[in-house]
This record gives sequence, C-alpha cells and structure tokens, in this order.
Amino acid sequence: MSIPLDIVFAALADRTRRQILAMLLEDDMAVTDVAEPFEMSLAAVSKHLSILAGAGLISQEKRGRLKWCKLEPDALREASVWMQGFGQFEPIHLDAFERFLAQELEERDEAPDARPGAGAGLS
Amino acid sequence: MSIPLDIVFAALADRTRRQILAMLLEDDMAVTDVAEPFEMSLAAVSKHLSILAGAGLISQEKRGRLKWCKLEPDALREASVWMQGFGQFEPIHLDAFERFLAQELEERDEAPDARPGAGAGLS
DNA sequence: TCCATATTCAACGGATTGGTTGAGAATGCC
DNA sequence: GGCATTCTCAACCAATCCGTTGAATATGGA
Repeated sequence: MSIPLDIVFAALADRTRRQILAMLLEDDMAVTDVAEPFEMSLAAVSKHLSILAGAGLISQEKRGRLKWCKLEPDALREASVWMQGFGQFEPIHLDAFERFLAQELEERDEAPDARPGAGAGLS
Repeated sequence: MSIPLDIVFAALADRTRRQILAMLLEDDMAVTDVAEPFEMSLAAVSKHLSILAGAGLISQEKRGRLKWCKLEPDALREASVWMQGFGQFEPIHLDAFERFLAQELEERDEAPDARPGAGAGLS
C-alpha cells in the first residue's frame, strides 16, 4: 500500500480539500452534505473527494444511494512522520531518517515510481 | 510570517524538491552543486529552489558569486504539527486542534488568504 | 580588460489542475 | 412504472506547473 508522497502532498495542497478533511474529522458525511457549505458545483466537490480518496486520506463507502466519506488518518499520519525527519535530529530518529534518505536517493535512478515489495516503512 | 499551507504542501508535492531537501539536510550547498546529481537543466533546478524558498523551506544567501542554499526546517515542522492534528486525538492535543478547526472554517469566508496579525500559531 | 563561472530571466511547449455545464446511471419511494 | 435524489462522467476552458533553450547578468581571477 502506502500512497506515494507526491499524491498525498498534492492532495493537501488545496484549501478546499483541507477544509473537507476538517469537516470529516467531526463526522462521516455523504457527498452532498460535504458539498453543501462550498460555493462550487457538486461535481467539483465530487472530484475533490476522489482526489482525497486517491491519496488514501479518506475512504468512501456506498450505502444505499448515499456515498459516505470517512477520514482515514493513517495516510496523513504517515506523511507527518515522514516530515518530522527534517525537524528532529535526536539520535533516536537518525537511523530511521538515514533509511529514508537512502531510499530517496535510490529511487532517483529507477523506473517511475512503481515498486511493490521494497522500501519498508518510511516513504 | 508563516507561509500559507497551500504553498508549503505544493512545494513538497514534487519528488525532485523533496530530494533537494534531503540533500540540504546533510549540508548547505550552492545552486550548481544542488543541480549536479539531477538530469534536468540548471535552470530547472534553480526554479525548484525558488519554489522551496518561496515556501520558506530553504533560505538562500548570496556570497561571492555563489548562492548558498540552507534548509529551513521551521516551515516543515509547522506543517508537520498541523498535520498531526488529524492523527492524534488525545485530549492533550484537542484544544490546539479546535483552534485550527475554527480558523480553517473562519478563513473560508474571507478575502483570499492575506491576513497579517490574526491566527496565532497553527496554520 | 578579458574570460570563465554561477545564476537567473524570458519565451516557449506540453501536461496537469480546478472549475464549469449537461447528460447519464443508480437507488429509493410513491 | 414513474419520479425525485444522489452521484459520476465527459467535454470543455483558463490558469498553472515542469521542463526546455538561449540570452542576459553578476562576480572573481588572469
């Protein structure tokens, strides 16, 4: 699993989508209800939700004719952990970061982004 | 200060830029040296560095005819803290998150993004 | 002064993004 | 069946992004 960071960060780089995440934090919601406070079209919000789902930040489950959207904090937590590598240099974090660094440099010389088994944990 | 999250996350949503951050973690570097391991043009890397600087993730200081690039972990740490709001619901974090949530909802009905004094800390 | 080095600027091209609208496709209810 | 509701799909548009190239602008050293 583990969605590429490109996708996760791109999903977060839009205020509408961050607001949606904030709304879903309070409770699960159906698509129409998510769209209600926004001024854009329903289709636009539906696209935003697809992007969030594609990034693993939410999950969507169709029940009856409503599609319920649920916050999926794991992807966010993962990216957050990733980022902390840059802020906290206590020895205890260093080796995890070294692994990340090695992998990041390694990925540079590879086929574009698809890698099933390798790269445990970070990234 | 405090750069808008749109900018920070957009800056992070590119692997080349994340790799640059990883490189700068080891040491400060001049533009040409940053560009060396990449296959793209120097101008392209220079643009990436501008974007990182615009996001507050690095700073650039011109000394002699070299421009030194230095990691600026504060912006990253801020975004990281922001994100953790979604992962950790222990009571101890809740009120910080409530503040974030209030501000995020508040910003929705405002002039596009410019806000000098208000919004302490988070965001 | 002349030249090499370091970096950015400007104009371009193609891909992607964030929005629109209008037409579908499921589903629930009478 | 017929109809309203919920949601997505498809085509489009303007703006932005990521890269290119070639020229311009410092700066340092001979």
